[in-house]
Amino acid sequence: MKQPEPAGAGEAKPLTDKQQRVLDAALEMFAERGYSGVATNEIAKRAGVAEGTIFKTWKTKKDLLVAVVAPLFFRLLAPRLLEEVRALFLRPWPDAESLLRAVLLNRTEFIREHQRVLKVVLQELPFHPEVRTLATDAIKTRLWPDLRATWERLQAEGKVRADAAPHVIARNIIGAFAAWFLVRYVVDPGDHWNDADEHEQIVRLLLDGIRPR
Amino acid sequence: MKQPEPAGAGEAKPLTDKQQRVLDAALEMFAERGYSGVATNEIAKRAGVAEGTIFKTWKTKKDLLVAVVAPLFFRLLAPRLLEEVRALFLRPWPDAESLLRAVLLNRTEFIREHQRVLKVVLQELPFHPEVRTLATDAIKTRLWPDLRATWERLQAEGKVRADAAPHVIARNIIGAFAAWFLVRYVVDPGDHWNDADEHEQIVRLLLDGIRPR
Amino acid sequence: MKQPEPAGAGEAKPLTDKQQRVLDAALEMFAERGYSGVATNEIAKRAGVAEGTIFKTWKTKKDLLVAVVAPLFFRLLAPRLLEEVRALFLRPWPDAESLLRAVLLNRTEFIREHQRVLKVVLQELPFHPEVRTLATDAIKTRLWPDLRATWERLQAEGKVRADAAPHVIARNIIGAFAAWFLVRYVVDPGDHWNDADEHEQIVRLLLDGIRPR
Amino acid sequence: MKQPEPAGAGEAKPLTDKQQRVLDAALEMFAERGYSGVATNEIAKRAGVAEGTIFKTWKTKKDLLVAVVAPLFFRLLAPRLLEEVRALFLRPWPDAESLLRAVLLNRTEFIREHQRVLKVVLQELPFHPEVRTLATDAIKTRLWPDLRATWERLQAEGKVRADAAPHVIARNIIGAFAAWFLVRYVVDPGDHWNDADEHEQIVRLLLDGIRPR
DNA sequence: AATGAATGAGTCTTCATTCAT
DNA sequence: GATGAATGAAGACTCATTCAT
Repeated sequence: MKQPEPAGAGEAKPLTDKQQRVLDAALEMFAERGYSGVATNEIAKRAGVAEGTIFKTWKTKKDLLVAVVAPLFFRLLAPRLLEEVRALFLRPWPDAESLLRAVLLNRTEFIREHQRVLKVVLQELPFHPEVRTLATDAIKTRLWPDLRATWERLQAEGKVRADAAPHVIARNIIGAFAAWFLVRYVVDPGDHWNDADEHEQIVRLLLDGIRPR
Repeated sequence: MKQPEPAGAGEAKPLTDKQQRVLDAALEMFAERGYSGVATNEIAKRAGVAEGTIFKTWKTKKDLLVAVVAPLFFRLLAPRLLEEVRALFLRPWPDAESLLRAVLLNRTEFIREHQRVLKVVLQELPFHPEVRTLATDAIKTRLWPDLRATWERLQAEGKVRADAAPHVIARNIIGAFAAWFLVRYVVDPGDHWNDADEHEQIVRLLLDGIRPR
Repeated sequence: MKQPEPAGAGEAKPLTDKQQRVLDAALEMFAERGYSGVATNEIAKRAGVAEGTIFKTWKTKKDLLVAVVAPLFFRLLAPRLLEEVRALFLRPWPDAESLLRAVLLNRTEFIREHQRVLKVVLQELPFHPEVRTLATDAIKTRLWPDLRATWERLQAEGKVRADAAPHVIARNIIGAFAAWFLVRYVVDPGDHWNDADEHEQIVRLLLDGIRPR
Repeated sequence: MKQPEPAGAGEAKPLTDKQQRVLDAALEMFAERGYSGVATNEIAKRAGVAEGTIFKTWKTKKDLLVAVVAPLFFRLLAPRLLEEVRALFLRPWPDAESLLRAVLLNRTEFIREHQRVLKVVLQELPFHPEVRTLATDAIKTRLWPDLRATWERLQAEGKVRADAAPHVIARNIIGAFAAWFLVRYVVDPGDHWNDADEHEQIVRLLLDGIRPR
């Protein structure tokens, strides 16, 4: 329990106070102005640290980016979190509706917590193979297998229709969720949303489709 | 009908050969490496033009970005295209299914054609107010009103369910489509996809939902 | 009488309308922003001429500067003007006072007329040997001999003190005049000056000194 | 008394060796070729410093110009110097003659010391409001009040004529001095001058005028 | 003669990275 | 470990000059 980041990655030593401040500053600034829009000396200034100090810990600016972004994936893959998600799926939901709603809530919280890292990841994904690798690895080897397994089980139990490929179902759901999050937190992040109502409608539409019954 | 770009914007003069080559080079390179990852002298070299020539036409590099990106929106708003989309919606579809499938096809083509501009727009959106303005203007004042109107008509005709807000329906559909395009053209752009089959499933799920009937 | 600038320099052909407009534009802009603060394309635009046109007449930008500045010296040396000045000096002035006052008036007019060229000359003198040569030549070979001769005559006639070197007398007078012109036309060019009164005082001080009699 | 530059301006830290070398190089080159005739990389090379180093201390090239030029005015206004000048004026001179001669000597030394800065200031004055402000401020708020007061006192004591406005007297004197300095140090800076004799004549002419008594 | 598109060397400035202290 | 002065390569942009039309 001495290490804040329990196992998971090769990151051995806990971060010093200064290092943490650098990461915080970098995250905030990258999120606001993009990786290449921020100069290292600005990060240093905001972190209250000498510019050289940054390069003592991270050899290059890109290393810093990776360090800023990696925790998202470590946390994504952290046993505890995976367990949590798995538990979510494994609970004997009475129907798919409750499940979907629970996942939506769960992700909402996750996104609200990691909003800035997510922004940075999405923005820098196209230009940094290192980041891309982190992301695809995390998705392919950890999330997707679980997701797929869960889905197939639900289909077997007759709780979701069996005449559709899991990847299409997953994609539609993720697409709908993502569209909502994008609108909610990026395009129009005001306070005027009735989140519960939106969730309700999103889930109902996903379940029953847009065709009138 | 003498000018290739029929009215539309205040841009009066047609582009010279060199200007066109600069735009092409810039588009290609911005798409690959991002706006700030490309130096103007590289663009010049790729376009077979002196660096100074670029700045004769566009005062700054950012002006060049806008020039690269703007045609997408001009074309998006070009009367012909708007007409086409409107016609698509206004045709007396027997059901929503055929409509959705037609729109999906139509957008697929649009995306395949403008793949690179779209990539640039999405990538640079967060950092360039000018680009953001272009995009939000195009969407808010042109696309959304039509979309909303169409949708409300469909609801009135009993062709889609009336107990869901148009914006949620639209968002779910767009989300599903976008997720598909992203996977299809960015994440895994191989040739191994059966596009028709994917379309079929996407549309069916949107229409009928994932709950078994 | 066909040539506006009669003899004097190697300049054979009269200027075309466009050439004159270029010279005018260049003079005005050089005076305002300095030689190196003005781009040739700005001169061209102001003159309503294509940039290339300038270089048809003057091989380089510096040639243009010389062309802008040279007329001052041609005019300075133009027989007519020299005659005028010489006449000024040769007239049988009752005393030095009237002479000084006449010269001051005469120079005032000259400066007001050629204000901008003078400004350009003074500003660019230090950096352009060509301009410096023009100036020193004009002064050494034309003005100074006359000035000196006149002065020595005045001394011989007992109209100015003989126990001072002509060059010191000339320098003091020119210094006082120049200081006045500088303040009057550059430092504080307002309309609140009583020119006649200033002239009166300047001349009296030059003549009688600052020591009370 | 630990800092070589005793208070005076907001400039707190003393200059490092490299900064001083940059200032020296810049001063020398600006004086020779003018502000806009010198490239920053040349200054860097001459100072034996990387080009970037310059911009660490001075944000822009113009800032460097101001830094080069400002010390003149700080020194001009430095308490010690002001005191010195004031003392010069306040000493109970037997007559105005001795005073004028002393001032002339004093200024000669000042000019010989600061020759290059003075040149730069005069050359760049017309084009850089920042420099102009420095100069006019220094003159208006510090030098002129003292000068005027002194002069009026001398008039009251009957040591200089009272029937001439102080500003005209001052202007004539300054003009005569300036003309001399210009000829002596700029136009014809040789060693063949008999400075003492020139001073003698300048002062006598100023005092007694050019009219024979 | 006149044009103005095109050039490319040159300019100021930024910034990730290094290293002596 | 930490510092921050120093670096120099690279970047966006300017501008006098040329040349095909």
